[in-house]
Amino acid sequence: MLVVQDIRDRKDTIVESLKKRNWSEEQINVLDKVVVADDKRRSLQTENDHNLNKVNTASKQIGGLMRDGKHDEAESLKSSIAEIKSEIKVKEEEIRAVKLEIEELLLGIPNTLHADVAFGKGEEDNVVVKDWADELPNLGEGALPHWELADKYNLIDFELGVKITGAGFPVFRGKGSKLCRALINFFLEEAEIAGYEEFAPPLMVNAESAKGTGNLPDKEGQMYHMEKDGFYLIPTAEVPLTNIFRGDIIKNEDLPLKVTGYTPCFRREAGSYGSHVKGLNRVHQFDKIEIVQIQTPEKSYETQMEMVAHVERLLEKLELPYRILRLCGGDATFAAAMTFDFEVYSAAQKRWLEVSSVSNFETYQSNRLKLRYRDENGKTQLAHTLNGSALALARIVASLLENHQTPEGIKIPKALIPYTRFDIIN
RNA sequence: GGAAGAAUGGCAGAGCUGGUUUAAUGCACCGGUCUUGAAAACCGGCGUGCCUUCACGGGCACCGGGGGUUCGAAUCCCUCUUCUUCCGCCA
Repeated sequence: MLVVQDIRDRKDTIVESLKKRNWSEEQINVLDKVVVADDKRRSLQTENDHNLNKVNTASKQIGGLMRDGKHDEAESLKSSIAEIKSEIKVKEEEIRAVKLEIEELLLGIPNTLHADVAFGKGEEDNVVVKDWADELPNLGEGALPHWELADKYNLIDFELGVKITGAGFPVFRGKGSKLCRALINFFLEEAEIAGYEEFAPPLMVNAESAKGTGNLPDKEGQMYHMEKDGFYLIPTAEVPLTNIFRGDIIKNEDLPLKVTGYTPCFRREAGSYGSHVKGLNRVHQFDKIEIVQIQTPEKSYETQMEMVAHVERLLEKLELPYRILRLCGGDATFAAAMTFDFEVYSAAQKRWLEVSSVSNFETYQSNRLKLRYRDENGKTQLAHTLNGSALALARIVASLLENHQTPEGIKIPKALIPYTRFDIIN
């Protein structure tokens, strides 16, 4: 959520950003509406504080008069502030209403994009910041997509998932299941080496947490909701991991905070159908290791590049052909100021699969989370939050199977063998 | 699931028969005096948010969350949440 003061201070920048997100002039007018509503809020606040001060002063006087036994004077003072009291009641209701109005307007405004983010309509305009330097692998005619490989080697049973739960809930078995377990351990240990503290958070969160990271109300339809208890199944570990710090004021010297965690992720994926969701390309439940950092505004972009480098290292160790994109305005996530997407080339499907997304949210999440730090002058400031997948299992499994298939079987990359304790699936 | 008790500023801990408490006191922390330096001692500072002011400053709100009673609530009432203890049930 944007900070109202920012809209006052750097409106031009925000307008520019909204244009990058292809907002119309009319939509951009919401900024003025916010400022108008906030002006109203301020004047109401001033008037109300003034009234409260009168009542407070009178109450103290009444206390004194009562002690002195001057009951008549006390009574007349009481009746003299009755009118102010009812005025306070009205004003407080108005303040409540205008605050709600401001929040609703703000919730509809996406984060302000970093100046380096390009204009663009959609996916096709994303900027490739690092392309795969070598020739893309060509596996020839016999190459199989991962769902056929999964079937051939008895790694994943999609039908069984349908029986137990429904479509989009694959069941891993045998070496398929072991491969998942190995990847989880590999990713967690790599994160630990990179200085992240590991957490095993709850898989359900309350509404307050979902709101903190911006999943509510923006993406309500994407989450599974337990109505009876008011909980949401997490769509990513980002939600519980970032909410660890909700409401905190962190000491400057403790930054950056680096946390990681493995969790299953649950997504309703309402409205996605067709061939591009086949196999593991898009599922309702998948495993993911997330990395999260809390950082100062001065260093957050440096940190984002560090996280990008971490993900790169993982993909290199898994020996997968990848490229890095900087999302353009038209494709950028609502809450992010800048996002890098990682895509792995699937030689069998002959397409790029998104496997990671590393975002800097600047203060967009921390404003809702009330996550602050104390700067070198002792002043509290909103911290910057960042997160990235490192990495998401289902699609990594898909690309591992497809890219490392040979006539003899699927070769396990060297870095992973200590975790799988087998070097080939055949 | 039932019963009782509790929730106060970074921590500990008063206040809880409603009005000089503007939340005492201690510890921690920061600055200063003293000291070659440090410790000790002493002095001062020490929460968050909002409104207002060019500024100095002033005002308002916050004692787990929400609501109520009252001229006035940390203090009384209702409600929710969490914790502790006990009982029941159960991996």
